[in-house]
Amino acid sequence: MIRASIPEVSDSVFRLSKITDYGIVILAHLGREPEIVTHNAREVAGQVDLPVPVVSKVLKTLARKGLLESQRGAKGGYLLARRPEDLTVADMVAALEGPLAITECNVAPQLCQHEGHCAVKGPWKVINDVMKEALARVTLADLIDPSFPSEITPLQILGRLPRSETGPGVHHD
Amino acid sequence: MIRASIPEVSDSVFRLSKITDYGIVILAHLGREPEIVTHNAREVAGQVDLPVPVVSKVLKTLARKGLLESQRGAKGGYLLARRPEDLTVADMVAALEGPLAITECNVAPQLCQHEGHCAVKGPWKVINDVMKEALARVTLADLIDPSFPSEITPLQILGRLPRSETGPGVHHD
DNA sequence: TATTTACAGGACCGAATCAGTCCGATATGA
DNA sequence: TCATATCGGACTGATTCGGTCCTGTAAATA
Repeated sequence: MIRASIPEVSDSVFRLSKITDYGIVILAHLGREPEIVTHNAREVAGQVDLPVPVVSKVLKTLARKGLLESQRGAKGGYLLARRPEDLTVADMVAALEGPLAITECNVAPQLCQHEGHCAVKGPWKVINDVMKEALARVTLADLIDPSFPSEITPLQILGRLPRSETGPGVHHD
Repeated sequence: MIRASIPEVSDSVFRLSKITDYGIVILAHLGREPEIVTHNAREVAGQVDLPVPVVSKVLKTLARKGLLESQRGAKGGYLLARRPEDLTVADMVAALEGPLAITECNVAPQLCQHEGHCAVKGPWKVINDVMKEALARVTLADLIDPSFPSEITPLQILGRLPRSETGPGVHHD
């Protein structure tokens, strides 16, 4: 049987890894229930309908990067390290997947052998910054706000006041 | 010997594939020399300092997607199918790498099993659209313009007049 | 018409990356 | 002391990426 042209997920660009995708859903869950002191992996897994080991891995990463605080031992678990308004999508993506860099030369200087005579380096930096900016202006509070507009123009996002560059207490390693 | 923390290219997000990266550099080269009727793969490879088979592959893809016109046979080669002002970065990326979709549910409906009860679907669509928009407002003409600003605020890009949605004569297959 | 040049399309393969699981160690509460 | 949970990382099968190569076809030239 021939599968008619179902779009392949793989050939799309700028796709987040599943881990990142899960991570953001998980953060949204935690943000939506602030009254619970700590959430353990099993409980979260049940809520977001994902296997426990996967959720556990994501939670560990988020804790190591400083987006969550963790409590070990019996009755332990995780909770948000900041208020939802202070946690941007850019922070989440950076924690789970590394820095935003659409080309090699945006990861670090000297990485691309063509950098010296590359004619389009400047424009790429601009585009890279636009994307960073877009992600930095949407917060966890927006993600869990049911009134967050489902139809919005880019200018409405980009026109917001910028958030502080990387937020407080980000743990880079 | 321990390699001190050199950033790994692999753990960065939203990175374009090398093919796409090459493709855009190649398009910039073609756009910069409009007087030449057709460019063949060997010549282009020499100019952008890349292996001929790689350049050939990229050129073929761009021609198939309608961004380039091709001339077969001796004295054959490629040339831009549109004016640089009418070719957006969004077009280039879409041709070389597929549609822009940061999550599965932005590729096509029904692909993600959690779509029905996903609480953050709406915001992702918004973010996705912002990125698309950013890429759609930079053209090949900008890439080859030496005066294209190297420091610019996102609003300066997003504040531009929008280009026509996908441009004329795009060939989707 | 023969020959050469160059594109068209796709097969192919090794390397790298991804997604998910699992394990031993450690910390905490009862 | 035992049960519960996080911590850190190893491990593996599946997928994707990057790059090469091969066969076929079209055009120009002699």
